Amino acid sequence: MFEKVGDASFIKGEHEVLKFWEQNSIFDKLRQQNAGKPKWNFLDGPITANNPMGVHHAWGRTYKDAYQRYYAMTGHELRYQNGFDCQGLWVEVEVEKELNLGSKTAIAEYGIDKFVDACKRRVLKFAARQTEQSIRLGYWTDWDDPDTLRLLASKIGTEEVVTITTPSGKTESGTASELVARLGNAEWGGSYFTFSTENNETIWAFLKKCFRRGKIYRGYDVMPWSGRGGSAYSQMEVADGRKLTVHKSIFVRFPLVQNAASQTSEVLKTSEVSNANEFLLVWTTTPWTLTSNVAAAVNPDLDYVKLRSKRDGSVYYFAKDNLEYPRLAKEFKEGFGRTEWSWPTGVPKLKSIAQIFKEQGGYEIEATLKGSEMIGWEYTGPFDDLPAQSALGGVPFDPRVKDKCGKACHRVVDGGRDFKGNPMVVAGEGTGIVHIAPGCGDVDHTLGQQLGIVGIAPLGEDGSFLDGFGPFTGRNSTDPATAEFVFEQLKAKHLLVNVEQYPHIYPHCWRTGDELVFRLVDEWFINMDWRDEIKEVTESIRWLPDSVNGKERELEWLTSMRDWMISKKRFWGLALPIWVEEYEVNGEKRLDFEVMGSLEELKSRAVEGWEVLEGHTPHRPWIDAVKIKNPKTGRLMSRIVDVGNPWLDAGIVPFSTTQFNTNREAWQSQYPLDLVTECFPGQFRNWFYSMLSLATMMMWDEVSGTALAAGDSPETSSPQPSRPPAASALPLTAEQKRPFKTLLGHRLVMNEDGQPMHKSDGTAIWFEEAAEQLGVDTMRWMYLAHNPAQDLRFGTRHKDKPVTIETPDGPTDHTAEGLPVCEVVSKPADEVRRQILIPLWNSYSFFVNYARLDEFDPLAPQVPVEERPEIDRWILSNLQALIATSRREFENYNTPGVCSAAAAFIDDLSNWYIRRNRRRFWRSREASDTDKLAAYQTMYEVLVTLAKLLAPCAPFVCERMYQNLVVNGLRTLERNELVKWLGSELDEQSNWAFRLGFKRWPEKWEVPADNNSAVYAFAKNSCEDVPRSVHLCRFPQPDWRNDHDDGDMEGRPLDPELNERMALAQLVVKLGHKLREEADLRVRQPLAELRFACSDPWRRIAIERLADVIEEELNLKKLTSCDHLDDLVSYVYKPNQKALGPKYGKLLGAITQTLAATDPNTLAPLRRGESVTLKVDSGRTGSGQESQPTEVVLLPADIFITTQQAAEWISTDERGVQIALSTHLTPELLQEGIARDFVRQVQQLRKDANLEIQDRINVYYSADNGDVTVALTNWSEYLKTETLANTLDALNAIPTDTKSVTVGNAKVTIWIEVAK
RNA sequence: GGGCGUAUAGCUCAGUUGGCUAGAGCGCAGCUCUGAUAAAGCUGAGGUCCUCGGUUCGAAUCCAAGUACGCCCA
Repeated sequence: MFEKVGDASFIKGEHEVLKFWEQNSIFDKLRQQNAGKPKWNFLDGPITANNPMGVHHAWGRTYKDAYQRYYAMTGHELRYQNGFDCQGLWVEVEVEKELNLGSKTAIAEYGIDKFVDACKRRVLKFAARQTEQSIRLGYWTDWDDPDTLRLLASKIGTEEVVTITTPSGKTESGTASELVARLGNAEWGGSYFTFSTENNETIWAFLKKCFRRGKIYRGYDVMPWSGRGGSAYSQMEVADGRKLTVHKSIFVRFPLVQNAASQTSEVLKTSEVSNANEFLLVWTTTPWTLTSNVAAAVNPDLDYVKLRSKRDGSVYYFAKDNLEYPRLAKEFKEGFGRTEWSWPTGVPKLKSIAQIFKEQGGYEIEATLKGSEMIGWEYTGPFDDLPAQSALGGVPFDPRVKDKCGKACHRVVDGGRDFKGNPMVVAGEGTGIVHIAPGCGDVDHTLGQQLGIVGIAPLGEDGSFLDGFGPFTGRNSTDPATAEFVFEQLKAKHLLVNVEQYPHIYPHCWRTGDELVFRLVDEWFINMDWRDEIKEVTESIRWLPDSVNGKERELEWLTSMRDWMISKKRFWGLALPIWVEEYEVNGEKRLDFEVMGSLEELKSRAVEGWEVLEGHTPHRPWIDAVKIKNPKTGRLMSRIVDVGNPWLDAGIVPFSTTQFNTNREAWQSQYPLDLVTECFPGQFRNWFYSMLSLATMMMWDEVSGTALAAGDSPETSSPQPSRPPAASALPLTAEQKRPFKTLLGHRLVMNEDGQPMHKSDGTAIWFEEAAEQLGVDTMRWMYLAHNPAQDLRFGTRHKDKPVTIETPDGPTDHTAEGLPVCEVVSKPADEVRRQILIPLWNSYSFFVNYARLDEFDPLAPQVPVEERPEIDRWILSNLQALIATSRREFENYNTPGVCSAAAAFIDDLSNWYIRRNRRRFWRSREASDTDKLAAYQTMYEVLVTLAKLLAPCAPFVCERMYQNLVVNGLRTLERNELVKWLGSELDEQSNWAFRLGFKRWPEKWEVPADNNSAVYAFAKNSCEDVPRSVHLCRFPQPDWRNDHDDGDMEGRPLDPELNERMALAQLVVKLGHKLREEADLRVRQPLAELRFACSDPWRRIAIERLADVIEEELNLKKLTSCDHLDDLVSYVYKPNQKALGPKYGKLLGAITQTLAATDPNTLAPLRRGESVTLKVDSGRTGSGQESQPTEVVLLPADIFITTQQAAEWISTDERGVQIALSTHLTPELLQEGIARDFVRQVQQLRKDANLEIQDRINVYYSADNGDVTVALTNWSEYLKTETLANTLDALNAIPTDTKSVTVGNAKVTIWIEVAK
């Protein structure tokens, strides 16, 4: 029998459910149940195991869990693997902080091995933490035991042998390092870790393929560089660290070499030319780069001016449009595009160039010329005295330009165009003459390469000037004092024109916050000239949601991206498997390198150092010891010290986690994966990009027939039989290469105002803060119902309001990291709870609490659906629609569709079905009351089905409903009976059978000698398999009578007509409520009659059939169907444009006018379904003559009829239904209204007294109003029945502490006592 | 500068192939109901559908231009 249902207590309930799942191994049972079924493969994007989860992580994880639960309930075998991202700078940064190491040298001194072990420890620690958080969210996957992870973390770096039990149940021993390197392998189960040897080695295989295709190269490029981090940043990382910064920018002048101008410019030849004192005007925000200036670029098509300063007669050249250009005028007013990027206070508005020269004594424009005329002019650089400017071949030496030096290259050059064809030099900011330092900027570097001029790279690894830069040597490039020093020098040389404060968005190191500089570096790259192959793969993937245009965004990135920099000069990460030897032959530098594709290959090639690596993971520092022999020279090759870009780690997982290297058949059954879902901003150039690239390359030399068959039938997810190699192996199609079939992206979690939440300012909400205050079912629903294409405005963390939360381990006011737990307010969560979860719970509790009283038996024979009342069939029909919608939307990966349909259903259930049927549940028990039984059975089916339908979305509350409705509900024996019969207490298994009322008969039980016992008979007769958890149930199927695979297809099909009829009834009720409102007539006051008219005969009959529903809901004595309401109302006729437009075209305007002017009586036949002919004057024709009136035949369908006025009665209309409500109140009606008021007040008193719903009472009242007394006397029997009163008496002796209440228009004092 | 996207009620957003009086939730105001009580329902106020053209009998919807904002790229 059901247990009584009290308050929802959602959060407490969630903890109970978690315990239930764990104690009963429900997840394991689900996996067993689905083993061998068709596969559905989800691929988890690895979460960085570096910090605890916030609410922003929970969105994606809710998707991941909900879709996996859905596919499990629809009978699929799933991979169930979570992933942790483990390697890379993110972790290093935090470990550096933990260990208080400030720099790369400090780490080297500390010991790379110890440092790497510390990184592993941190990853394991937070993997354990995130695992626990995910479990709290209800995320079901093959989790490692968090305690095992913590044990491994504590033993990392020791030689101690540790024994662990893997998630799959195996017992394994080894050092922590050995075990950790194998985490997540297919035999052990559990989450994958990107630091695993398998993951790293699979990347090696990828890089080997790149190498075989000749795509790996060492390049010199100017990259953003962090001086403190000692590392270059890739294009991807830079975008994450942009900040608004104020730099000192300067206008500086480069003296032109005498006669240079007049030599080339046609314009200047003919004008009065002064050969002295002519300058290029140049502007820069990075003054330190002037030391390394080599050239000055112009746009040949742009107009330039020759300006003479009146102060000293100097002449300046710069772009004409820049003279008056309002520099950063928009930014001054509106900021730089983000709220935190408003114009910095204290920074003055920028001056235009004209203004600068005016302030310096005025100017005049002497001539205008094209940029093309300036190309080739020679100038003198600002720091030509530095030795570096005279170094042949530049700095560092480049043999291709060994005869040139920096200062010999100083010329005006064409800035050229970018890859899209846009000019690199444009008017606007600056001067239209761009200072080019090929060693200090990426554009400069590219241009320098094109022009064949030398480069001067001034900075060392720490961001300071190298030798050869005179007084600059040793100075740090980002130090403001260095800029000041540049200004001093320029001033002394009379080259400084103006210094100003210049705010702009500048890249910063996202970890230290330091400014990045552009530095010439040698890094390793993958040549991405095979981007078209990746694009094809991209095209073959389904990108959701549609509105985000993910495919286009990815393709755009693939078009514009540059070669992929994969190296980083750091410690913790993938050891790039590149071995090199650098040497000189005849003074020429040579670089030989090889890429190892596996550890096995490395071992076979290793000539020394293998013993150092043995027993360790292939990480620094151990792998650095291994040397191989260079076959060309016979000398040793060493590994480059760089570690890999972490996106390689995440990009390889479609292969490394699917046994690509170890078990091709297992891999084939999973590839391509069905779904990937991740928060998308940024991932188009990160994870999505890396997966697409790596998959394309991995599949490059695979062939169909031998390689895979999965792509052959992309629509099915069943395992493919392995096939013999095809006779003719074909190259793979993009569809076969793609790593996954569908990608579902979602946007970001924001605060209440739509602004990002930051850890640093205390606005970021930690997962448990939200979970234990809002409830995770609530959060999950909020995530699942939200449009993934839009940011989710989660709510606000009040950092000044600490709170204490309940956890399974007791109350706490801080997180595991020691941060205070603060109040979290979330409007959308409150809305979900109020609109979805509470109505659902209330519906459930209403049902259970009455079903208990009536001892409703779910196993009682079903009242045939056809025999149930219309309203029962209506809600069941709606349920069918909901089942179909839910399945469709889950399979479209559109949970908002599921949630909105479910929300509408729950609203119908609670605000229509239950409200309309309450009285059926209240009736006293009678065995023959099949109507009541039908109500119970209907609601039981609705609630059980709902629990299953919503189980993927709100797994906790659905489990609680299911446990009570199904598990408890089917239990028909009392526990003590069973204990008596067994003669012992119940063990776990028999306890379960007991809860099922013996629905599952355990084999091991011995049949008692007295097998005639009633208990045994019952158990034997009802041997049926009832799943133990809602999550072990099949997802409901439409039109199936029940949930079992018994082939019973007898349907309960959707009845759209019934749904339409009920919608009409709801419409009439809504209109009736509106009229009552207008006439100020409360619903408790019965009214005599409601009349309605409707020209559509079907709808008229529909309303008639539901008259009882409408009468009861609106408290009416009579509902009358009428042909027309002519004597009560008047009508307005409006054209149906959709019908008339196509028929009459231009005449429509005239018809509308004519219709408005026509006597309504003429149009009356339309209401009877007849047509009417109108003469319509179509106005003037083109020739200006009066046209002949046109005869227009109007059909009823051409016209909308609405009600306008009411006489005596009140009336309204909507969607072609007109109603009129009688407002006339007879004494009888008034009396009944008084009686209903009285009942209501008594019920309130019952509630105030906390009476049980079945308690009987005595009622007393005192009224000095005659009408009330008469009414109560006349209605006394009714009153007693309604309030379960034995007596109803008028008394004058009013007890104290009673209040008088309003009944009708009178004041009455009522009090009650419990009947003896 | 280029590409993509967005612009509808105070706020957050729907609005399907052009067609009825442009909708929902929240908020606000009022009312009702309560034998579901952490309830619930109803009604109301509130809109130049960013602007200006064009196509059409008819445009929030399609086309063009512009404005503003967002994202990406440079």
